[in-house]
Amino acid sequence: MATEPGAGSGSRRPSLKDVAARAGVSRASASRVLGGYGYSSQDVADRVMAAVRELGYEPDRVARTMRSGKSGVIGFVCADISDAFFSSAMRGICDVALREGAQVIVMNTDDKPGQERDATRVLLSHKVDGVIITPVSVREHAHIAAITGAGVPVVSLDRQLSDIGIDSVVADNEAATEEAIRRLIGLGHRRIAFLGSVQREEPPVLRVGKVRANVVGPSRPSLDRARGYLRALTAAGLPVERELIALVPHDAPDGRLEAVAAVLAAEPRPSALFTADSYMTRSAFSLLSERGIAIPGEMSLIGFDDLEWTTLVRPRISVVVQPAYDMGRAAADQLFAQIARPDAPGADARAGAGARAGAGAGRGHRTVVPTRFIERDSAGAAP
Amino acid sequence: MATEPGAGSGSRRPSLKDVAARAGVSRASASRVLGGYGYSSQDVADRVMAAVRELGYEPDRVARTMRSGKSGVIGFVCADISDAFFSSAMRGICDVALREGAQVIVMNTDDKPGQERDATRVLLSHKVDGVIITPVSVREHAHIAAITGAGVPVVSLDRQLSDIGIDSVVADNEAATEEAIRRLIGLGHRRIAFLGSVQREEPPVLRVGKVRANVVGPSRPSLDRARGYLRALTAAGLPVERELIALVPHDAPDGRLEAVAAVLAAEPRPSALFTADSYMTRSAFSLLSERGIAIPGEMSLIGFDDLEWTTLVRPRISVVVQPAYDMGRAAADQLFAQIARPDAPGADARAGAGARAGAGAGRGHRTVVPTRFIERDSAGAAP
DNA sequence: CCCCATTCTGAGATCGATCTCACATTGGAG
DNA sequence: CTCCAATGTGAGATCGATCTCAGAATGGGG
Repeated sequence: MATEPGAGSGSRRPSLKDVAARAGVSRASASRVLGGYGYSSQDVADRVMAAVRELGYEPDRVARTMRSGKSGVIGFVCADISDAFFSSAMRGICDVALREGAQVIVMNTDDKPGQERDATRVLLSHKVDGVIITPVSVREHAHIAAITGAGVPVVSLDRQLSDIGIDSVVADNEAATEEAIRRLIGLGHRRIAFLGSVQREEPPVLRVGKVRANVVGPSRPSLDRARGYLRALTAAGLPVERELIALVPHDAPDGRLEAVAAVLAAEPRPSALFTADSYMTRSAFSLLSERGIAIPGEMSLIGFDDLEWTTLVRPRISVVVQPAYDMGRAAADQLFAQIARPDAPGADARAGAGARAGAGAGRGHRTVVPTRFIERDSAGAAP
Repeated sequence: MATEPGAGSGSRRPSLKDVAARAGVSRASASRVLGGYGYSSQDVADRVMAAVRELGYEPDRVARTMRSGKSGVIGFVCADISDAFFSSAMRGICDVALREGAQVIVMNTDDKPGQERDATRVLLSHKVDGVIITPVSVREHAHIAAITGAGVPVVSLDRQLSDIGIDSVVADNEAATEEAIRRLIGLGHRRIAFLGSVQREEPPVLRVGKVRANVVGPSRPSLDRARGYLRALTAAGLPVERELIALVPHDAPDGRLEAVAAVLAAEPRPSALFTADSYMTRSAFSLLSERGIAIPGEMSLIGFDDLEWTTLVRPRISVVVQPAYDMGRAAADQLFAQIARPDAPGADARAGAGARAGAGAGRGHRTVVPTRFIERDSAGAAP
């Protein structure tokens, strides 16, 4: 029923003014009826509702944003939306946003600081109600501080920016990796290689003795996973061998196969590989099958991230699963929680904040999402 | 350099009024300097630019939208952004949007008509400059007509809505499938099965004799691929056997394995499988390897969509590649082309449109993106 | 019968950028 | 010296929803 818009009159979207005119009341009265505040007589209410139906009126969100300062839009800033992790997380974010009646603007950074800065600026000028971001850098976060500085809630996803008091949602990368390595050790492996990607800015990890000291502070998945690896080794009293650790820059994809080859060339050759992200898992599996190295007969393999192919290849790959969708949901939940209570953690009260110890959700609430280990066929007993 | 916003004053984002005040000129003058129109003296221009720098002023896009009616935002409505095809397409759309200085709002429909209708309404009320959509239904397109009716450009992606004069970007599904089937026939296969997904609303395909007559009209990838299959068979003079064709509803994922099993149970068993989408390819490969059926020794396989696992499994799967990223780009290019020239193909001049035959880009320009066949190891000679 | 509280209504301001229009200044040509 | 074009500037309107505030009805108690 009702009248589809665009049928009769002069094409323009009907505004509240049109509704008011048709109902024979003032804009204020129409607004009161629709907004459900103040007083309005039954008669006026009926006429307004009728006019709304007849005209197919729908409020203009832009004007509403203008007036209220709230847009009902949030931003998601990630490296690359076509990446499986981010697109799954995005879906989680969208689902929560839908529940909250909000929309999502996506921006890709390709892990370039400049793009990220631009993205935050644009989002701010769109008056977004909040931002979920996977920060390019844990060091340069001036742009991110600028967002909270503008009173806009921020949640960081996958990477952590704890030192500037920003909520974050991360997987328990360190514990998950530690557990995976412990399993390999339990299977009798003594020489276990670690293959991961790393951002250029990250310092070379290592320095075994001080591992525990480094646990606190800015966090990136790759570093945390490396820490878990080191922890497991040292806990088992195994030596950490430099030649069994390869961290290739994330933006040099062809370095990955070389890294795997280099690790395989170590003497004596390791008996197990842990690949700390999906790209590495793929490269490792690829090279191993190309060289005809039997899994898990000659080489065990455990990877991070549960991609669909890990169940299609033979042997099926044992992996640590990171619930990307749930992480997206969690981040969005946290963001909307912040939006709901505008007591602004870290906003303008920043200058003299030092003293307050924060009752419950102090500064920078950190949600750690549990991972799950899926045992399949790629990790076996050491020869 | 410059002053980071939020440092000194009372927290609010600086507006043009603040800039004007600081420069000691009127808002109109400041706007003229920034907008580069009208006259302004060098002195005023300098003072305004200085004020902009000092205040870290950035125009409010919401206010600009309000005034101009153009938001610099486009909408992307798809079934599920976590799907590899859509997230790749999304990336293409984002890249073009970035070039055009626009942003993208994403909405998921899960292929539910209601969600799609809501999504279009929300986007319209956000005053988006255009919409890229993968329509749920080729039959109910009232909402989509409502978008163009509001003067907002629309491009449909992957699925085609030619009858209401909307631009579309699709892969050459029919030709690509026909070629793939022809290859199988060339390898000596006579019994070739077709496995695809289908929307509930789609009529059962078939009716071999009338295939050519059905080519024109609303198009969905699965139907087009089925048509290509039929074409190839009939062109080669091969019979179309009902039991070798399985179309399972897209929303009944567990039906896929059953469908594969059913086709394998046909007597005599087919010697080749063509899987028309990535889900089917996965199910088929999965079942074949589970049953220990040798590929391509006992069964050849060609699939649609180039997922990363198709090169990791043995044998590597030969596939028809659909350039999702490029399709996203193409759709966005087309959308921005429409936005640039507001001569509105199919807008309000719809009532008496019949006569106009359209010079160049008439009504509903259809871009067909070529696919590519990647020959790998899963299709061999028939036994 | 008066007065005040309650209910109801509309004029107008607001958000921020942009644009029109009217009104200054100039300067140079006639 | 006059006049008009070219140049420069600011007041105010506009986009649409919302909210404040002043004021108009109405009704019941004193």
